[in-house]
Amino acid sequence: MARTDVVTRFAPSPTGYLHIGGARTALFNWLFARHHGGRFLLRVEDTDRERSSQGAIDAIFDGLSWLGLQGDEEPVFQFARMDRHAEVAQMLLDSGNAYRCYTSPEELTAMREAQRAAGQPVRYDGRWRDRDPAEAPDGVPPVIRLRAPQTGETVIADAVQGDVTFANDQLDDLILLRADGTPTYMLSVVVDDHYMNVSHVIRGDDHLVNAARQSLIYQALGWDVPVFAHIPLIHGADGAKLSKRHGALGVDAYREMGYLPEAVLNYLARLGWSHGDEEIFSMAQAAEWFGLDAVGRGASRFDFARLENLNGHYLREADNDRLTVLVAERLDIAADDPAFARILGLMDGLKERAKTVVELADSAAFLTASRPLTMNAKAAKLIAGDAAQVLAGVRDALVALPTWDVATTEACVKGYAEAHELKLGKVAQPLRAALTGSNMSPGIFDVLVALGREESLARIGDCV
RNA sequence: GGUCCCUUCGUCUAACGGUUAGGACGCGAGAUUUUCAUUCUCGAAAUAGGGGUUCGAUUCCCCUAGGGACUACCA
Repeated sequence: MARTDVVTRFAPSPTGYLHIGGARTALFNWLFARHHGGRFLLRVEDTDRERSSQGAIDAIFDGLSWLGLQGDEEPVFQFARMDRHAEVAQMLLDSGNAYRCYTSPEELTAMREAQRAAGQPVRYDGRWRDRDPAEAPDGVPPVIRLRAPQTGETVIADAVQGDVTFANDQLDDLILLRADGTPTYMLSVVVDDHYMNVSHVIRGDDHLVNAARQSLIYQALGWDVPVFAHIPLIHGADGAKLSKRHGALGVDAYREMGYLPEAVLNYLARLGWSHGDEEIFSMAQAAEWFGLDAVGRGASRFDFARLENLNGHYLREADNDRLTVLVAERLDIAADDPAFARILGLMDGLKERAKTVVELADSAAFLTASRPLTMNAKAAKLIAGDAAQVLAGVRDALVALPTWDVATTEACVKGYAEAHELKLGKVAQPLRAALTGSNMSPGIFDVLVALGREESLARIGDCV
């Protein structure tokens, strides 16, 4: 039974934040596991002690949990399994599938330069492959290399890329254990994936060649090779490698820019994968549909316009209480602040007009402003001239209202406009300016109600 | 340089030998409207180029061009 269980994993190295490409890799692994009722595991590849940091680990876990992509088990830390990796290297040594290499880094550099100069492929030449260890120079700690086959070919049956064939003479004897005894990435991934029973390795395209190398290690060990699936990388809007300038930001940056996790998830799922004409769907729905065969093979470009559109959709669908909390955080308003209730009250009208939480907060800011309002240029124009008389008249009509709701204020303002033979816009626009300090806002009667009678009348009064 | 991968509207993609090459974002026009949005309708917009295979190629093969990955005692 254990043989057929689907186990996927996301294995980031904690040398930075969780960038958008990593998030998508995690998502695809998660989706695949969910689709098959399997498990999705997390493994922190922290064997590079120099570059790994706790801050990065925290950032990655934060990003994952914001997206709701938690692992199904406690995360595994690769560094803690070093002994196991070393054991396996010893096994390989014992079985003759690995050997000690005493070439110094300087010699290696010289070798590569010579190869490059001669126009030859650059790779380890196997100089210690068959040499007697008795010839080992004194005081040089050896690395352990895999004795890889030098002829034949290695084919990776990739679930996304199809069969990819590598000639074995293109793959040199990779290092398993460094001179200081620590395992390299190649060794630890294989060992950990094996012991974690990972059935499907879904990762970035940049690992395709590694798959061939790792496959050689599996073979030397006599272990089953997992199914590989190398998904194309995400490029920037200009088609070049994703850089910070165009989207290779941490997922926390997307939260900061006001995107909702469900929008980011939907966007990412649809980038490089599709299910017919489906564009907007939940992750539960995506999990039902997801399959590696529908993952595209070409790199895709990151498109902020599309993300923004999706975000607008999810914003409109989002719960008002939730959005109000998000806006209040950005506006630095406490839950017992009167402005909090105003924002919540106007949220229906507000969220319909925003693409991001940042815009939402901006558009809600007038609800928290203190009088007298500062007008933007267009609003100032709207209340100039004879608009003051109109505002004074509307205020007088409004003051007389027995109740204060959308229906009564609307009837009142429209009645005033008709009585004075004014187009509604002639009344509503100055009113909007007086109330919000802007020429754009949600429906003016909704604004009146959200602000409340007292504040509304006071704001109008400031302009007459 | 070597090895490997990729190539349908501007972008994300559908069409797994036979379609007027479909959808979505964005863009343009219009409708609705108290502003801005939302919503609705309509429109422009693509098979990188060249050879084959085939009755028939977006689809299969080859070449070219362009893009990308890898080429560490990093992961």
